[in-house]
Amino acid sequence: MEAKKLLLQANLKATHQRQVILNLLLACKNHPTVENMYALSKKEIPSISLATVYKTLDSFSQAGIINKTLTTEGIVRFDPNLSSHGHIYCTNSNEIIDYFDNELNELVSNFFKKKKVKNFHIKKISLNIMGTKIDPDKSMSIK
Amino acid sequence: MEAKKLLLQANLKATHQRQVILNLLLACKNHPTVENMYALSKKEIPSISLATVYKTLDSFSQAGIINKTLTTEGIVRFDPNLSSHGHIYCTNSNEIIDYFDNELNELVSNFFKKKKVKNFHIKKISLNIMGTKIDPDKSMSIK
DNA sequence: ATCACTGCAAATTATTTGCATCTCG
DNA sequence: CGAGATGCAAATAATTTGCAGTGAT
Repeated sequence: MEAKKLLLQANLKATHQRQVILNLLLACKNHPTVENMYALSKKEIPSISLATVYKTLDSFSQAGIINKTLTTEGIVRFDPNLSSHGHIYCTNSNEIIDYFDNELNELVSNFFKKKKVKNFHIKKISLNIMGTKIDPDKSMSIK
Repeated sequence: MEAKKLLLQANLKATHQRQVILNLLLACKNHPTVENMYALSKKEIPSISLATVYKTLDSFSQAGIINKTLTTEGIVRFDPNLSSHGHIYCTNSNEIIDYFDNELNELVSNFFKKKKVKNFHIKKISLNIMGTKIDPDKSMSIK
């Protein structure tokens, strides 16, 4: 039970609903919304309430187990991928894919080592690439 | 009347409320919320309705006159600065300042010239730096 | 004159909260 | 056992919509 361990490490009570939600999140390869997670978890726990899903996702992102992101359209989504990465949004289809490139990470973090932001402690840098798909039926991808 | 010209260029009818809102936006050095703009415009047009402000800001961002941004907390804000720039968010105070650096822009755009994103047409790249202020009474700034 | 824009109020949607009950540790 | 989590329903917040009247081109 991977999820249980993660929860305890984060000082969260490992309730059934939390374990189910976390397992679903870890299996997710996309960036689910609250409603997505509600629908998914309802399959396993039909009695789960939407408020619990809200509270749970919130406590997960508080604890740093997942990240909260927002699309340009203002839709709240959750990102189970914690490693430093960017996002590619298609502003037509609202698709999001993760973007990860070591070279870019180096580039940006080196840059900010030189250029200091004054009176500010940087916690996270995120790069968002917005645009549109050329062939709407295929998905976008990184070379 | 700078605003009027901009509106006509964007194929939007130059109504009084739109001109007032756009002028306020152009004078703004920060990233106002809908409510901010409602309060400001109400000073000049006491009868203006909140729905109009919503619709107006929406049509402006549709037309590309301003940009819609979102804080990590999900607050919708508008950014009258259209040139390519990033944002520095303080996750405690919800302050946002623009971040612009030519060197960084070069760095990132060169990077994406090499690394192609397949089946995707990039429209905008935005870099968001999240963190906290060290001295909460002062503002953050870039060296 | 036409068609888009405005303002109002009502509707919708998203999210939060209070509280009684239950569960993990 | 006790702190903290859950589920429900109700509350709040944010945004949108329909529509009649108004105004810009």
